[in-house]
Amino acid sequence: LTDRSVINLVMSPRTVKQFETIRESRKALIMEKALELFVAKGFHAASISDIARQAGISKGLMYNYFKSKEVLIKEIAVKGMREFIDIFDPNRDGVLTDEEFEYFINESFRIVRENTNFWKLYFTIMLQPPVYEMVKEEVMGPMFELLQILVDYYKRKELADPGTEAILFGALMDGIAMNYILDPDHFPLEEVRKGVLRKFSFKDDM
Amino acid sequence: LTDRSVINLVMSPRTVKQFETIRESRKALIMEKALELFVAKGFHAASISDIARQAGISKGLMYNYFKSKEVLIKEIAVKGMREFIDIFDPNRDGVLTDEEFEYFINESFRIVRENTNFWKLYFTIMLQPPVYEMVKEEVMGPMFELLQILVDYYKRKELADPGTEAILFGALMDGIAMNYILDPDHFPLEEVRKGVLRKFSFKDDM
Amino acid sequence: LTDRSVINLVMSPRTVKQFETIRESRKALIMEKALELFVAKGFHAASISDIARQAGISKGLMYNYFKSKEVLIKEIAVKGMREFIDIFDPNRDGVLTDEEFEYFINESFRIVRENTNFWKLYFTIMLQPPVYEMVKEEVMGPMFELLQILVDYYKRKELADPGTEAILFGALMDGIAMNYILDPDHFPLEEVRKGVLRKFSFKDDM
Amino acid sequence: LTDRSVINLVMSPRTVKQFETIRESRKALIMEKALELFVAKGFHAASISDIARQAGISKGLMYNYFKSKEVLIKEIAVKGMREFIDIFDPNRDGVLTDEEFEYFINESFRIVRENTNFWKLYFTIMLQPPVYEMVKEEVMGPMFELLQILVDYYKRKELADPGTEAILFGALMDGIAMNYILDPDHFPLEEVRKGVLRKFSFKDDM
DNA sequence: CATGAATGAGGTTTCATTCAT
DNA sequence: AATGAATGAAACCTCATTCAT
Repeated sequence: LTDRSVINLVMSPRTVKQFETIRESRKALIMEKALELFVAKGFHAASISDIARQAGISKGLMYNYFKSKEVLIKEIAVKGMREFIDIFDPNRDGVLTDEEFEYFINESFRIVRENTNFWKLYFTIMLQPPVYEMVKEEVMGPMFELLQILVDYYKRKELADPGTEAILFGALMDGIAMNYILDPDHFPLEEVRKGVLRKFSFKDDM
Repeated sequence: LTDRSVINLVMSPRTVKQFETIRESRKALIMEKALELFVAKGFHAASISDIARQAGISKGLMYNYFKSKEVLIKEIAVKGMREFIDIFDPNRDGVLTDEEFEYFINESFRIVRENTNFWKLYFTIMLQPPVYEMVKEEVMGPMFELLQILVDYYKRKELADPGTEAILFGALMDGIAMNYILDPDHFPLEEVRKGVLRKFSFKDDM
Repeated sequence: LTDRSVINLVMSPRTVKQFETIRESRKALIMEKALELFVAKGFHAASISDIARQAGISKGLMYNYFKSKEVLIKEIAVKGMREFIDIFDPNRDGVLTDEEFEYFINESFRIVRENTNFWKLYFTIMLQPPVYEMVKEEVMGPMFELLQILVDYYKRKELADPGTEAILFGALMDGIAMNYILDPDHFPLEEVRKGVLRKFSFKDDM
Repeated sequence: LTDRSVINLVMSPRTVKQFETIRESRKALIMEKALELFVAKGFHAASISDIARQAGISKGLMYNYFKSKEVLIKEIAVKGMREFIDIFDPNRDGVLTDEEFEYFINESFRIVRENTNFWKLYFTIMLQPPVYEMVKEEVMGPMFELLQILVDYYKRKELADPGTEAILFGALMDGIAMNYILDPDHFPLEEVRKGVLRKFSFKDDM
């Protein structure tokens, strides 16, 4: 007699809400374990069996939560991007102040450090055309918006070529993230963060 | 006059040289097609059958030339890295002048533009731990050397933190390469090259 | 009353026990068919496809039960040896009486007659070094023990050279088994059994 | 310029006989190497490539000497059996004297010791029905003759059941050979030979 | 006679997905 | 909701044999 069966027998039946909570938390668990395995072994090499085992459920049940492997990676990608977007430009007014720009830099470093796995997946996805196709729309829209905000920022700074400037900055951040992700234990993330602020932030103090 | 040519008056077997020629050209063809497919579909998703079909040969023959898929990608990686290393720092003295640094920047842009596929594979490999493991030694040695040369360069410039400076520059170049590779048709490579020279080259004129 | 049976009123999933039953019977079936094919065609020539076809299942399912062909033959070998060991020397005191010796001879003949296939596999395995290596430990330990018991028996009989005597007897039994196995329909097993008792048993009557 | 080409140029052309000699010795070499590999890896696992490499010739040339792998093993088996038959009962009168019987025993031990590989192959072949079928006629005829001669011998000795007696003796010799072959380094062949003479020879002295 | 490139069938194995219970 | 048995397509790889030279 398991915990749950005791509950079933002696308590009132679970409400729809309770079931949904269980469902959501299990879904999150699956996505978490899937992410780990995707980055550790690659999308193809990480099997549904692996993921199910890591999540402590049966293969069959997996398909109750994600109707295919493709849907699974898609949802992971979307979730990760949404979290990233939410953090950036929190007031959503589309205008970047110097403080917000510095905040953005610092937050980006924090996010990369704290979600290494997701960002590793992100780059992997970007580089695999068929996987990229699955996820394209969900991921690229927000990224373009972000770039646009940056361009506006540089425009207000009256830089000669704000478009190129924004691309350069974006590429730099991508490159840093990628290098950190490849070898988190040896990459001097904190030093690099300071270096970026020194060279790219417009705030006086630091 | 070989033994064989004396004995076989009617129909000479292929000479060793002929065999070598066949092998070399077949090998090059396979590697070329394999590279295309690896970047188009990813290492796992590109099957030996695919590659064989693209190269116009039978599956079995693939294994006459590369005894496993792993060996195949390894050889492709080594070849690409070798070409890259050969181009960079041609006089090989390990010391970078301002002119050489600018030359390096320009060459890097050229190489990325002309070997898009290889560099796409390069990033893909980096991000797939099991594939990375296959290729690690062949690829990382040269890269580390390069970084060291850069650090020495910045040291001579008496920058405050030459190590971080070198990493930042490397990350920027990686990021640019990656962004270009993801969408070569829309990325303004030439503008970006000029931007990099403007911000990072120490040569006076430009 | 399990958790599951409460929750699922309409269609219960299989119980653990049901799954186990399925697994056991399938496994036994596969092993039986595999044994037949291994002896009929040899280990290498008997393909997984063959075995699956004979067992009436898909190739893929084979690997749900035995994770490789090697594991399959190993399990068959262990099972066969265990049955043989269990039958021999039932009281397990390691000391052979004259009656037990005669019993051993008779049982050996019976076992060979009734498990022709297994013993054919046994000899086949012994003679294929790579296959033998797979199975070595599981099979040789018990066999050596048996020989030792025989040596002790001959020692107590005060024979001049009990070691050689035991080897001779063992070789004879092996030779008989092999000859019977090669052509069960024509080999006069019963006559030979009597001949062995006549020449090798120490019991007075027969 | 190889040895052979020198010969070709300066000496008179090889006679048909010389060519045949070369052919024969090469054939023998192939058979020898093939035998080694068949016993080391089994018939299926030993590839034509392996054998060709060991014999120092090309795969293609192999087929000039043996038109298939099947023919190759057949010829090896036939050759080995012929050598065995030639040694036994040299005067071929079909009647065994006591001296000849003892000679036969001793020779059998010698042959097994000196042609371990062939006898290993012999047993392997016997136990693999499809391979056995290839070789059946060539091998079984002589063996049956031999058994007949032994039966006659035991008849003249006026034993109760000469047929069974002959089978027992044959099985013993087979069993000894098999046990020796399985572990030549540890099997006490010489002791066993003496034991066999002691128990089975009718010659007085020894 | 001699080579090794080339083929194609078939081998073992993996895995996303479906399905009966 | 939950299980794992079951499938089938497709993956990597091997190898006897053929063939052009």
